[in-house]
Amino acid sequence: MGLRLYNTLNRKTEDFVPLADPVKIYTCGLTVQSEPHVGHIRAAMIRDILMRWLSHLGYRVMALENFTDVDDKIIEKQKEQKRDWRMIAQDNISTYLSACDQLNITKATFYPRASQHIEEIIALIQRLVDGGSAYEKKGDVYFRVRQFPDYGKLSGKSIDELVSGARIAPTELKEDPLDFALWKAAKPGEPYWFSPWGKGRPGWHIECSAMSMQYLGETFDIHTGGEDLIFPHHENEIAQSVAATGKPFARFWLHNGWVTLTGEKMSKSTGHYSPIKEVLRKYSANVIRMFMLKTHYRKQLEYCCERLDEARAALASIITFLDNVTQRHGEAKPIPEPQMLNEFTDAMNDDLNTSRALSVIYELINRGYGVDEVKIAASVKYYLLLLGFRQQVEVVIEPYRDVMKIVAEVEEKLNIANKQKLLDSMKEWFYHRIIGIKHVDELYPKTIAFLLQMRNELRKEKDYELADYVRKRLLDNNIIVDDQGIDASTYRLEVK
RNA sequence: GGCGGCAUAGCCAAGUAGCAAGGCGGCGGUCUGCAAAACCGCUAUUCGCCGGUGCAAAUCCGGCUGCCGCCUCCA
Repeated sequence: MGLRLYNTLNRKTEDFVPLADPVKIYTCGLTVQSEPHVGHIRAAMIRDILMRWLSHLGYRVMALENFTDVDDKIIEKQKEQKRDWRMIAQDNISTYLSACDQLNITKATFYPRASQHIEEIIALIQRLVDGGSAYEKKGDVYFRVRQFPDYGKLSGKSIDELVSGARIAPTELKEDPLDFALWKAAKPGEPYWFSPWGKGRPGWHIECSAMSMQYLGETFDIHTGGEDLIFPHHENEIAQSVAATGKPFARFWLHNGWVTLTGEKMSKSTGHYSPIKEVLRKYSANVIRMFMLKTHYRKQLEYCCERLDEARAALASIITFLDNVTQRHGEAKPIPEPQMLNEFTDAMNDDLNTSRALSVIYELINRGYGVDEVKIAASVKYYLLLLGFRQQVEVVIEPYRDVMKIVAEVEEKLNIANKQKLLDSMKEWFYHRIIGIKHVDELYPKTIAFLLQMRNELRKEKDYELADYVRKRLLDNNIIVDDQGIDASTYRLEVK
């Protein structure tokens, strides 16, 4: 069984078969009027998982993620902050891209910006005007919603319901209150571009149609984004695209559930959100990834420290297993073990069920200790990489200085205590072992291993005070010591 | 008001008809100088409530309750 994806278009899980090679994906990215938060990252994470899994299945992937960098809100910000809208946009885009980078989120093939595609946008609007789907009024251009028969299909709304909702801002310029703006005439002081309808700027929605058509063609495979975009944004995208081309637009619509904070949806307009920048200060990329993948992407996800701490604990048990196996048998290459590969694959093929996929990893570990642990570690590593976790190799050089300091401290204490034999072995280690080290990366684990060996000598001599001191000092540097008997102590890095 | 989603153990979370995955936490044990890790065992006779269909329901149908959201800018 191949990949199946839940398609919002008909509320069913369907077999995914791409139109052609490569698979073409469009993700609705940010409107960049304010800083990116955890909710935005979740949407990016879904694109990442989708891209990784498609690649794993052997597809080539072309993915676009847009930035809507000119709209009403950002113009408001410009007025408020007295800063050029382009600067505001660039700041938020930089923050977002650097967070994605830290989080090991696969880069989209291209990140098009609305403001850099005005020509294409104008051409598309012109096409709609020429075809009778849109009309100009005093420099604005509106889309005729009632002329599009399938309007509401994606969001499950009927035009009549929308009218009775009556929350739509009435504008005397619109022929019908349901019509939406494709182009907005510029007011004094606002950014503008020249168009057949005068000075103005694009409305929200049209940029996504124009840019996706430009790079992916008039029909493409998958469109992703947050659930909150279904209406009106994605509904409008479909209407204006299909009205212009007469062809189907995106074939699959994937929508992720939102991230909540104290039970309520994160939203930048209400200020009820956690900026990703802050979250990254407290938790590592792998922990944040674990937090997100533990829940299926279509479900609501509550953001709070307890959830993040739990994700950290869940991740730590996997990492500890891998560390233990590595220290017993050496570094294992990530190779899938056929036994559980089917289960993992089934889970991922079932609408990217990462929660189930993770449980496969735990089941492997549970059966892994003792028997076949090398094979199982190799397999676990393989799955972690598929899910986008970073290898633990990202050990920083920074703690290494302190490790050397600890060696010096121990030396001094041994000196005071008159432990000549241990001092000698210490010196020997330095003069002989250390010279054999070819790379600084080796120095770090080898020095720790030496400290553990030294500590075990102390334990044999029942000098628990100094032995505990070594353990304590290593812990200060996030290195946890596990005694597996008097001669076999291992260490692991505390998961942050 | 209209439309939609969700409700599974202390917490998180899979499961959409055939004996209720997994994680976190907790408890007991083995190991141990201590600690930790690891291992073993236990931790939902029941899936928000009430009815219905079926040999069989967490899963399908109807009703109710609660929470969240969309209908206005939103990932």
